[in-house]
Amino acid sequence: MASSAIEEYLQAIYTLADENGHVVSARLAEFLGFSAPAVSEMVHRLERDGMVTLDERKELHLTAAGQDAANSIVRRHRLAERFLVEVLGFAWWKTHAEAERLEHGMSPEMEARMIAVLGDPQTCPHGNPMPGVAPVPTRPLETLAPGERATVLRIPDQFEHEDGFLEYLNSQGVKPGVTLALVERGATTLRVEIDGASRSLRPDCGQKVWMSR
Amino acid sequence: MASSAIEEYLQAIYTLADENGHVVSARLAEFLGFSAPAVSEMVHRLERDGMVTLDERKELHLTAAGQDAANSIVRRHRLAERFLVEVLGFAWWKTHAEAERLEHGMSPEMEARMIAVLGDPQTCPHGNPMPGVAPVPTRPLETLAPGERATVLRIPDQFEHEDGFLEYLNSQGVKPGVTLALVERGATTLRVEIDGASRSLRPDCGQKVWMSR
DNA sequence: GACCGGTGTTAGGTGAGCCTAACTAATTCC
DNA sequence: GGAATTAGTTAGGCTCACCTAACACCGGTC
Repeated sequence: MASSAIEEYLQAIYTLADENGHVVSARLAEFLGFSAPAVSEMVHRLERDGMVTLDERKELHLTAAGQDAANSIVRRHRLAERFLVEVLGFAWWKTHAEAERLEHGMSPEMEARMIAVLGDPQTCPHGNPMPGVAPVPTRPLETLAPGERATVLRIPDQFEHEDGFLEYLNSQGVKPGVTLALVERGATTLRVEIDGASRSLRPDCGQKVWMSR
Repeated sequence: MASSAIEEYLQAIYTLADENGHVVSARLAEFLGFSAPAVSEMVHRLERDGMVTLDERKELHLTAAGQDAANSIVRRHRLAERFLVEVLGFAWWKTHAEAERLEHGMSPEMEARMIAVLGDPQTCPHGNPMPGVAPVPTRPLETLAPGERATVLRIPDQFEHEDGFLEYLNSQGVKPGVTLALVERGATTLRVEIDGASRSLRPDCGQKVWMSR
């Protein structure tokens, strides 16, 4: 039985590895908002418990057991989010914190029953695939050519984590399933057209919103 | 924000007070399975934080704030149980441990949405009323006259807590909503008749299963 | 009046999981 | 090649929530 804290670390390692390739303690500390020594200590506990290994460059790698545990917690998180939206009617951008707390209390039986009730969903409400499911091909919004149209498919977990980011996207009409066109991409501005209306987005959205290709 | 541990204590105080009237630290220690010093320490923390008061006989009483917090956690527990049975299809006797973990992660918004989706349920699947709801009149099974029929209405939370008890009841065909007749009540035996079949129950069921009156 | 069961507290200890301050070690930058 | 940046660790400390052992008290009862 992994503690909530351990599950939180494994989830973070999964998320960072998923989008950045390699994971190092400093990124983990940044992502989780903990001090470097706290993370260092926990990483060594995880290593002692056979969940991760450290290579000569101090990069973290999940062991088979670690990967299983990480898959499990990430799956529970995404199922919980899906459940919150589809069964309880939560707004799509409001589920992260709630799911973050629920996921730790879900037994394997509950997980199995949720999968059945939700019809074996392949992604969370933000488009992130369940562990083991091949992601659909995507590209960052900023790689669209001016005038090109595409559909919002995914906002990676990593950015979901940023306070208020999903709510901001929602306020600008950007959410999974919406089709938009890139109008103009400057250094400080990102203009898109959604449903015939022109919208200005924060420039960081260029990397953080992933589109159909 | 009360910690899980604090919520667990408040829930236990609520449960014991509900069925026994007064609560003293020793009962709490017994119920929770913690040592007396651990409970003593936590009770003083709860007192310091304004959740309980201790009278001259060292009996525990919830303050207004404590009662609110206890009502909240008990309501979340019973809602979670109801949800597990009605939405996810869990067996009625299998929900306690799962709900015990889920309840701590439920926000007020989630609580409100669950109430709406479940149609404002008045009791948990074991017949215990939501906090604030007047309980329907009941009497212990052992108070039935031989030959008298009644319906199983409630198995108090206190006994739900005993490992395997609900599963045992289920295996004997005893569950909320079932109508049975008392056949014979001896010192070591308790015979009932359910659906025309005669069943022998453990004698402690006489106090632990509450019937319609 | 001495004993005894039940109750509560004191004292001291543990592990998990966080912190800051201060250090080392390796890279990168000019 | 020296300085700055980045990464990691050591040392020491904290709170929470548990533990055992030992002691204090209080209400009976013989």
